[in-house]
Amino acid sequence: MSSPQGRFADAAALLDGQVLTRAEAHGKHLFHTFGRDRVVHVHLGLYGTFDEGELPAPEPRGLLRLRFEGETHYADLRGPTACELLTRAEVAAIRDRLGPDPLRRDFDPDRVYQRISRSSSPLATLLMDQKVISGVGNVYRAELLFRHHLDPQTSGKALDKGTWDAMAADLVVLMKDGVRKGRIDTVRPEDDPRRKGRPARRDRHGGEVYVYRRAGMPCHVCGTEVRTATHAARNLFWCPGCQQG
DNA sequence: GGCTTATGCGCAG
DNA sequence: TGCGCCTAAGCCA
Repeated sequence: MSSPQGRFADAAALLDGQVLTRAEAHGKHLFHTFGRDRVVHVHLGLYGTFDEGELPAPEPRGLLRLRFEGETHYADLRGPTACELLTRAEVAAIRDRLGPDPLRRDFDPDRVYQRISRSSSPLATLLMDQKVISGVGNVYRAELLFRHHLDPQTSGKALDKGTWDAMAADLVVLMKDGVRKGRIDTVRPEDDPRRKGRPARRDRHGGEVYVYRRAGMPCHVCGTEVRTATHAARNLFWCPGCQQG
């Protein structure tokens, strides 16, 4: 580990040359343990990225916040919202306020359902609330609601347990697939537009999706124009034809 | 080169 | 509810 700069420089002297002993993710929060118990908390936010490559690593250029070096490869962190050295108590405080994470072995869909079913907030809000469930972002929110035919404005209270169980299982599969492939694909093979002679949509989010960022384009399933609206300061996308549940 | 946009989220008011 | 953080890519001129 080397090279924190700017407002992330505080931890540099304590960490430079230390060995990474553990790396863990809870939702969108990353925890890197160095040595016995020095934990660096990283949150990528909107812009953060890790750029990986084979050694030798290039000379640090621009605002490089953190560099990991292994035997053969390096990873450079740029643009994170958070990159800070935390105490155990601070790490615990962050994790205590995070809901279950579908990518973790301890994922507990029933705990998520308890919160959803008590709330009159729309599902679009609840799925983005990291206290309710962690790790689901704007893409998975839009795509999950589509795949389960749910109007994003549906109240949490109106969601039945059976539907949630199917959604939770679906999330686990979709998110694990996303980790494996490094991109988000949510379109079932039978709905794939390439099979129907329409051009596939692929952008730097990588994958094939039903509604995310497809406003004004025809739904892959019913042809209705995909709609968009600003919901709690984030872009929400849905198909009014397919999502009436 | 400038402008717009974006997978998130904490904070002020 | 709106702003600020902070970076890269895509688009336009």
